[in-house]
Amino acid sequence: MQDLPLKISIETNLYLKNPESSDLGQRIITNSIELISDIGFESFTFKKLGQHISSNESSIYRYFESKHMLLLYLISWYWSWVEYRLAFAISNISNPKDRLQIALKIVTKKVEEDFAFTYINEVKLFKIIIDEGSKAYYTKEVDKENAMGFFKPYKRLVKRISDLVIEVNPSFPYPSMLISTVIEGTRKQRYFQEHIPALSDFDDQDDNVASFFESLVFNSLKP
Amino acid sequence: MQDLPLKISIETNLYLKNPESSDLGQRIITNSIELISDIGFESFTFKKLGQHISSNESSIYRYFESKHMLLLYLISWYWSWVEYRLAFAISNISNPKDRLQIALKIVTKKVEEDFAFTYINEVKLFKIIIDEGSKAYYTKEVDKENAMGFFKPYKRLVKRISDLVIEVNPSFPYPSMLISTVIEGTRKQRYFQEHIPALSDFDDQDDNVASFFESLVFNSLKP
DNA sequence: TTAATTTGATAGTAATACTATTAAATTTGT
DNA sequence: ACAAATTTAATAGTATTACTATCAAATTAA
Repeated sequence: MQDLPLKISIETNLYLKNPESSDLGQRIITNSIELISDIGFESFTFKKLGQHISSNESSIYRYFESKHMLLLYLISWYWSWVEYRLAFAISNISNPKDRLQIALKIVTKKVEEDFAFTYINEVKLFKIIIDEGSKAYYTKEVDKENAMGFFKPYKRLVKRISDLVIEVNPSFPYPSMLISTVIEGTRKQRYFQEHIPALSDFDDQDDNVASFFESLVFNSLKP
Repeated sequence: MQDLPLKISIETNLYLKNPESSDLGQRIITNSIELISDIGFESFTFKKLGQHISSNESSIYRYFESKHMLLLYLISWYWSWVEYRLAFAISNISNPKDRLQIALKIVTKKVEEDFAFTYINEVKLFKIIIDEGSKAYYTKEVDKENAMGFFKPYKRLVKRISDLVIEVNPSFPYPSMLISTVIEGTRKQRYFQEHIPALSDFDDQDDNVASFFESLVFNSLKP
């Protein structure tokens, strides 16, 4: 995919200084994705990132208050990007089932292609979403951070797809529960298939996660 | 529920010295559950626990190598306890659908009653499972720890219920994926309903999580 | 009742997650 | 082109964490 003249806009409270606004800021984003996907979020520190980009710890702190805020930034970017791809993919499709089916593919299929979107490697970011994504909200500050709008892109995505569920079956009582279960479940099954395979049903011939969740949804929505 | 003459046996590699074997060990378990469910796993330290039980940090380190190992111990205990309740609940029930339905209730319903099982408060432990459970395996050491058998009780539980799925529908291709999605999904929906309600469908009249997942399963298993 | 084991108290270490300060480098405005 | 403003780099420092080590005191077991 070629470079698009599109900007993903991120909640300004997530950063102290917009990383898009400078070369150093962009290097922080590019290389934090690289480093976190490589060594994991716990082992990741601003000091290591500084060494990685030949810059200084204290300079990174001028962009992000903490590594937790940086993670929230990356995750917000990811879900906003998915939301954008979703809107694009279902525009001009009118049949509700088709619309939902396309939406589900977008949230359940692996990201394997680098979309060359500015300075962000989506394949590595996808790995972060799978390995570290839940660390964004399993914290003592979750209520405060939710109130501050830090999870908005994710909630917006769930809402959008829930609306598609309702288009297919207007009387279905749990659209958000269904969709957040699908998105979270997909991430978790991918993690289990790689690390605790007994908890899933791995098939080396074929990626069965997406098809499992697709049938889960459509079986639930049958009248 | 009254005290039962039953012991939950835990993988010996999880501890340095069996906490069941001494008064101090039992106080460590009882009060770590108390303290973790109260202040959260990140804020929890062995130093604070020591103060809480008027004992010493270094003494606690003689029982558990790290707070991570202690968490694994508590989680192993929890799933072993659920497994035990499951075996009890479905014995003497022969109809496969009934068996599966009972099993699902056991893993999806809230634990609201303290079973007075020795020195463990199951209600507080349940809160830890919901709030902190996934921290057990979202680590860099997951593969090694899985190989060492640290997640066995959970895997055994998923296997048992997957077998019930197969009893109901022998041709269903994803029994483990279905059941781990249900168990993980239940935990997550309970967390979302409390902290990020937009991601779920909260109903203050009624606990809809269990019924959502029950219908999810049975709709998936229809021939 | 002595020996072995367990526990408690204290001290110490390396790493983490920052904050503060100041100088150097770069960018911007005119 | 040059001074002023801003950004970045370098260094130092702090409180906390997650431990380890040592040794004395208390408890338990032979």
